[in-house]
Amino acid sequence: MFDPIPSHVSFPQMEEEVLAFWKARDIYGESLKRREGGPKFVFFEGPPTANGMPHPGHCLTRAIKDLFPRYRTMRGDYCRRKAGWDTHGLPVEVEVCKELGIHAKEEIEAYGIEPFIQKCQQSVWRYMQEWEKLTERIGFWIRLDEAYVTYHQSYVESVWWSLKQLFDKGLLYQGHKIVWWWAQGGTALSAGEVGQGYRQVADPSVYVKFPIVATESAKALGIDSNASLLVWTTTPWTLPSNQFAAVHPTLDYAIVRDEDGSQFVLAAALVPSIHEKVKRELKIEKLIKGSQLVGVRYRPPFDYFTREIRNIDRIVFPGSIDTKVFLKRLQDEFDNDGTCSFMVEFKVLGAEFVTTDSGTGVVHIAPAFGEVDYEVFQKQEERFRHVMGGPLRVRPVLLNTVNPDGKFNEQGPDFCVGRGVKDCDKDITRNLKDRGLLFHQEQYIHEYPFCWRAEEDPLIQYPRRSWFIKTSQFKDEMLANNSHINWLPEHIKDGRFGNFLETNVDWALSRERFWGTPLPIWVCSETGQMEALDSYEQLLAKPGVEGTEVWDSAKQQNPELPDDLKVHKPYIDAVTYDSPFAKGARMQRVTEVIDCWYDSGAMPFAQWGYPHTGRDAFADQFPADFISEAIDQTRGWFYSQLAISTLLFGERGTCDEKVEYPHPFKNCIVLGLMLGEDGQKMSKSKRNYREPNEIFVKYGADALRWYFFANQPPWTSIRYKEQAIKDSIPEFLLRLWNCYSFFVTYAAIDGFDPAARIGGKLEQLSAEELASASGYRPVSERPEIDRWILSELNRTVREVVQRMDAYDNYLACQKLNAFVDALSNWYIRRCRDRFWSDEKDSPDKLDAYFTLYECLLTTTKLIAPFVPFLAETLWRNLTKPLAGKVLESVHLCDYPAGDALVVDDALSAQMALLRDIASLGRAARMDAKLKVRQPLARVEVVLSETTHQPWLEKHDALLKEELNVKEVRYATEGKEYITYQVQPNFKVLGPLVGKLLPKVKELLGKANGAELLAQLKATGQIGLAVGGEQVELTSEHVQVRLSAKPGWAAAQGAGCVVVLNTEVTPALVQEGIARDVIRAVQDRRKEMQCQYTDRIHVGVVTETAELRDAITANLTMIQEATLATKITFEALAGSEGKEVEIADFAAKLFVNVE
RNA sequence: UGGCGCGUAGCUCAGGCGGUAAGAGCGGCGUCCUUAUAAGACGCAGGUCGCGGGUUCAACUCCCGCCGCGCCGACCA
Repeated sequence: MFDPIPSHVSFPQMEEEVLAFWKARDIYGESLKRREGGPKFVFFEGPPTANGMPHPGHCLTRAIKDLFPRYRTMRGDYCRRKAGWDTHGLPVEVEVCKELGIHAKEEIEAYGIEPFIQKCQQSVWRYMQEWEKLTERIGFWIRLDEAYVTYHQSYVESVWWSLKQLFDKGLLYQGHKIVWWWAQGGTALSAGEVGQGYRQVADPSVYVKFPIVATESAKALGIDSNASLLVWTTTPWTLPSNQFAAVHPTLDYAIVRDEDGSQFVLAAALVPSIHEKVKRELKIEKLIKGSQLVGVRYRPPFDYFTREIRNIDRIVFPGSIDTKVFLKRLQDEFDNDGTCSFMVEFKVLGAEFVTTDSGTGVVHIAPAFGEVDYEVFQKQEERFRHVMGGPLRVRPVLLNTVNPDGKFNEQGPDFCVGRGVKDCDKDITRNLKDRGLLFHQEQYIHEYPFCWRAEEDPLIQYPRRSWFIKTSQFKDEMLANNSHINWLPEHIKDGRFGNFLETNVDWALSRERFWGTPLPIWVCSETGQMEALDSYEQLLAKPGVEGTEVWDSAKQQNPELPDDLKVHKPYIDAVTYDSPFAKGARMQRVTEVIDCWYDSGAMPFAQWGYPHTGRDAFADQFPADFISEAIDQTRGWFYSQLAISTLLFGERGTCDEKVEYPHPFKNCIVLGLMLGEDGQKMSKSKRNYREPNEIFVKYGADALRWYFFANQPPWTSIRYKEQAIKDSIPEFLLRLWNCYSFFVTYAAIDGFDPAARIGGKLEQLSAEELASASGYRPVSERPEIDRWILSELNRTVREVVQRMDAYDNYLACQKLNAFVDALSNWYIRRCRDRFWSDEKDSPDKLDAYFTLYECLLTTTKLIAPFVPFLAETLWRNLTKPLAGKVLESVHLCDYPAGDALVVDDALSAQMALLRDIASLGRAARMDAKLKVRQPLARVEVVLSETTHQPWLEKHDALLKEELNVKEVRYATEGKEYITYQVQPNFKVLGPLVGKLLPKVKELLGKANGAELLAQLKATGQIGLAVGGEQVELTSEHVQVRLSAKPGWAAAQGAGCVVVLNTEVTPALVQEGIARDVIRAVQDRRKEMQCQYTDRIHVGVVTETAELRDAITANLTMIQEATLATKITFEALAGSEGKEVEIADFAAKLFVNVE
């Protein structure tokens, strides 16, 4: 038989037992084995970094990542789940630096790269155990023992392979990137670090004249020979590196005359504010569009850079020479090896980013020191490439007067050379003033980033050479690919993610760091020519390989070193080989490692070591059907995967394998951000959240999972509140548990034993299998309430499957919740006496058992993906009598499919109405202050819509019991206590009568509702004269609203009114008292912890004859309800009497167990 | 400063192709019910559906503007 249910259930303890069972029987492995050969469902694990403690946000991702694979597996799919760990990158290095108490790059180099990366490798696994524990404890089934690891050799080589594909196709190239540079520390900082260092400072704000070159076209615009562009900047130190001036093409610009006769060009909208600043008359002479200024040339404020370039005048100011001629002449000038460099001329460009919020509307562009500026420069590069019509043989030189140490170089102004840039601001300003180029100067207060470690060091934007992937060339493919992905929520597709793709720039891949996948590019020491390699083996096979001994000796010294390290810095850097490009030259690896986001984005193939190994696995497991991460991964893993996949496997991809869109994933749930108790970001220092472990110990993983799944759509930001997690226990888990407990308790009492009744072939105790049981009657032959709950069950199955197929766990949970509520609060409550009845094997009782049993079994399967622990516990015990014959775990079962034939929509509607009436009846009683215990003679029910009335009339018994009344009467005419209000059916009538609607409403409201209804009933329509028009309304055009007239104990609902007959006869009063006696005795039984089957003797000692009479009059009823074999009015020996109050009468109650 | 999202009850959040009594859960208060229930039922209080404008017979819902919050970015030339 079933195990008895403990009076108090501890979910955490129960879960531990389930975990032990899963482990002992390898249920996860078994669940996979059962689905081998089934349809594939591919899941990708976005690799977490295990070098920090897991927090509640990780619980959510891990829970949702478990839910859908579990569900699909039960639905019959074969879903491999390979774990993975992200192990490279700055976070790891920073952790190790913290541990070593160092910070700067040189310090790492001083410490030694070799010991440093060894530490990195070890640090990666520091919290591994915590992660694995969490993963297991929350019930996330994933193959941890088969996890891919991004630093493993096979993984690294797979990444190398992909990079080689890109390199060989020219998609991986070297270029410049503007980074936030800590000059004193000689390193770039990450965005996170930069964000920490913002401080408010006062910087100089200078308005500088850029004299315009008097060309013909400038004259044509009305610009004098002594005119200047008026340019604003807050970083005077960047002026020596000025290369362009930018204007907005569609803005109005003014040519103004200053009081001293000089002429300026600035944005028309800013003339007043400049006038305010200088208090001089600026007379607008002409308005032109920004686009007209494009191409105008100017003299830069400093020209020290020109020293390096010969004949600068010809280049800088080529006059009206045709561009092609100009370029030809350039080539003549510089051509030696077929390439040449030259200066891009100082001229005005059009740019959309120019605004008139501040400054002058003419923007100083120093491409070396600003990202936007640099983009302008790159566009110029593109333009020249276009002009030349071939490969880039002529390239603009990037002007940079500053060295990486933050000091001016020889190209800078004399008085600045060798000095820190920020220190020179003042002198530069003075120099401009001396040369008459300063128009105005003031202070500007703004936020500026400083080094978060050396707070006195301002950061500067600085160009560094680095490696890029030409993702921007694949923008359209990426967008097309994206359009096929099913994003949840939908708006991610064209919103955040789509926008991000639209503004795609080339992926800055390389990092001048240590612990990462080494960039697999080797450079010829002689020619600078490069080649990419795709494996260590390929490297070793190169002619004249040297340097492998560095690794060998390290390994010899420390045999513990994982072999995977040999493909890392510094070992890999030591390996060189003969150059195929120049005799006697050597090939040496570039020094950079790559962005760790590339690692994770390569995971769809790299997890298998593809293509060196795992070709079949990759072919089988690509693309993914489902992935999920939080929204912060939009530009992270979501992007890196899509970009890499599109570049490699897309239509224009570098690989032979072409995959149809979308790839690499088809469905993606983007989770919201998890917030702390206070709605703020979770923060360890604020302690505004509970540790996951605490939650597991107190409430269990199921409580947490259900809270995640059932309380909100997963993409909303979730508040991680302890109370809310706790609440999911009574709200769902415990309610279901109580239903289950009820069943088991009574099954034990009645000896309902499925093992004794069911034979034949069994597996998962589906409805079909149950049907073979002795005493099992077809659903159609069972009482209506059984048919109803089974209808609800099968409807729930259908809806849950629909929702889950659409990745909508939230609604699925709501449906499950509603079903369990119906089971608990209506089915079991209404059926209790069927389970109590003495006729053990009566068909009715067996029907009840089989019905409830099926409901519980099916529900258990339905909830299994959501709350796998509770489901397993229920399943194990509900199938215990059949152990060995049925599947030992619910997670091996098929997900219920539901039986459409059992769904009875009409019955559902009818029962809903009945429950509604019962609810209204109770409300009416409340209103009239009549306890439910007090029987009443009659209720009257008036329905506005009578379709279901005949059905309801057949179900009086239910209502009578629920409302404790002797009679239920459905009134057809309720005029005494009801008023009828006829209203337009707005939705129907609106489109028909339009503007007349308010008048129709008014007329109907004024009229006598009952009469209108009578008219409608008699003639089928209501005629109204509205605004001179005759409108005929049929029953479809109106809706009837009922309301109880005052003075009646009544309650009104949507479609009905329930009226109580409040007259209480002496017999009813006596029965009410008797019911109270029962309640008192039952209370006492519970206090005495009687068994449900214990027979008792009862003594009621009271001075009130009324009470005694009531008991005498209802003796049998009391005896039956309380299992009392004897009731007397005397004290009973052997027990203490208890003072009680029964229906306002004092009494002493004695109860003895027989 | 841009993009995206959000703003509905004390709290956490649903809902809506525009239709005229605005929903749930929790919390509070009150009443009732109980031989499954650390439960459950019923009720009460609590809402200018962020603000302003527009479209419409009808707007919480659609459109525009604004304000506030959050996230992701950018920028301070």
